Amino acid sequence: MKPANNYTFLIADDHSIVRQGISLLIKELFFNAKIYQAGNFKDTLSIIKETKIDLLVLDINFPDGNSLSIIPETKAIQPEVKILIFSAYDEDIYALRYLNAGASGYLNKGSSEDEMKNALRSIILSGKYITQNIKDRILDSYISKKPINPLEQLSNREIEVARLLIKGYGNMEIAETLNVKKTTVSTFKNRIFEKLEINNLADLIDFFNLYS
Amino acid sequence: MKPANNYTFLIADDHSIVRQGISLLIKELFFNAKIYQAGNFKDTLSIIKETKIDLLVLDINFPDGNSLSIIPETKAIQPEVKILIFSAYDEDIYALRYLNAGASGYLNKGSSEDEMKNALRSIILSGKYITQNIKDRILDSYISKKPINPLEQLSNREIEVARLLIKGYGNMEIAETLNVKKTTVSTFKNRIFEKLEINNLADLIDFFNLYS
DNA sequence: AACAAGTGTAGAATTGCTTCTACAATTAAT
DNA sequence: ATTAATTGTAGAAGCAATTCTACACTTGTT
Repeated sequence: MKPANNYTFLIADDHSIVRQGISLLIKELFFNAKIYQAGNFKDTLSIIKETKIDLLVLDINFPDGNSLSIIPETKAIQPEVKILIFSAYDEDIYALRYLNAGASGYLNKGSSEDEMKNALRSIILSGKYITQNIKDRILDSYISKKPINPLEQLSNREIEVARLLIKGYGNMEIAETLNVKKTTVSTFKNRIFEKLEINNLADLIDFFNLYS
Repeated sequence: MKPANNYTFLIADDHSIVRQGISLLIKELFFNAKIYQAGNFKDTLSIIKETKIDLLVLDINFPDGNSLSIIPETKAIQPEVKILIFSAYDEDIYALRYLNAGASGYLNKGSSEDEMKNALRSIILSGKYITQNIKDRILDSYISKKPINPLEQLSNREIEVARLLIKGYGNMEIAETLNVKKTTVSTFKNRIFEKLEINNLADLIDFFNLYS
């Protein structure tokens, strides 16, 4: 049985400054924590394969692995690992999706250090961290099921495609990235445009600037 | 005359974790540095107004002030302040513009801690930090005499086409609007993309948001 | 005045994208 | 429990966009 505050962390983020900041906070909370770092998704998986990790702090904006599927992929290797998503994207649109996919918490990069500390402590000690805001949204969506943010209408896969589109990816690149056929991408693009009642990329970009 | 390592810093970034990380690095380099922090552009200006700052580490991705103009605005208040841009955007596209606007250095968020330290030290001690890559580009732009605002490179017709493109018009619509053939539009689109060194509409939209 | 570079235009061939249709697997609704 | 809608996927055919090439006309350079 290991000592009460002897936990193992893995910080996965492509910005070393960010890793440094998080690392510092963890050390403040758990003074003899063991902290690993990874700058991309590939390294993240390597470490997960070799080492028992208590909490993975995961940026979801990696160039090499940017979808919801990274959560099941990670848990497939080490099912007990807790995952705290640490994202620059708007909580309102993404948090629920990631929690549903198996994350233990979702934190926006704009959060204060105190919130980060709460999240770390909360997940380590009680297994999850859910902000009041997210709780409210869960309730809302349970009761009314009316999306306030038009982007919430999009399915997970549609959001993935939309994000790649606004990055400037062409259909073929997206098809390769997601391992589907390019006609499939076209179909998704159509559905996205229909749902948002738009018909070109410029408007899609507008939408994302406005709502996320 | 103040002691040699008694400098004053202001870290402006909307992510507190990032501020924390940078703060730590500064303290390692300048052990009795005075460090201020701001989470948005408004607060940044407030602090600049009240306090003499030696070096401002500035994220250019603020929700409330995201354009080149933040540099002249800052320098208008405190002309001697040095500014290190710390951006998630690609150096190749943005660094020169910010340096031209009056920044003393440009650092990508993906940079290592060592690079960050070099940049901090270099600006404090010698007034500027310019990577070899950026030096090369300055030389290039000096030789080829390309204008500061890349959009100025575009001919009138090219600007017309570009404007329609960022409105979301397709090649055919543009062809009809301008009474030319659609292949002509394609040719223009190509020339625009070549001149701006981009290859998709999303980047074009970025360009216009930044430079107009 | 001569030459180079940039501008506005377009065709043929190729490549990329959309539309329409379809279907199995979920998920929601009655 | 049954029906309806949504989601993830894709093929065939058609339409749109790109590439490469070309050429006359303007502007800039020496």
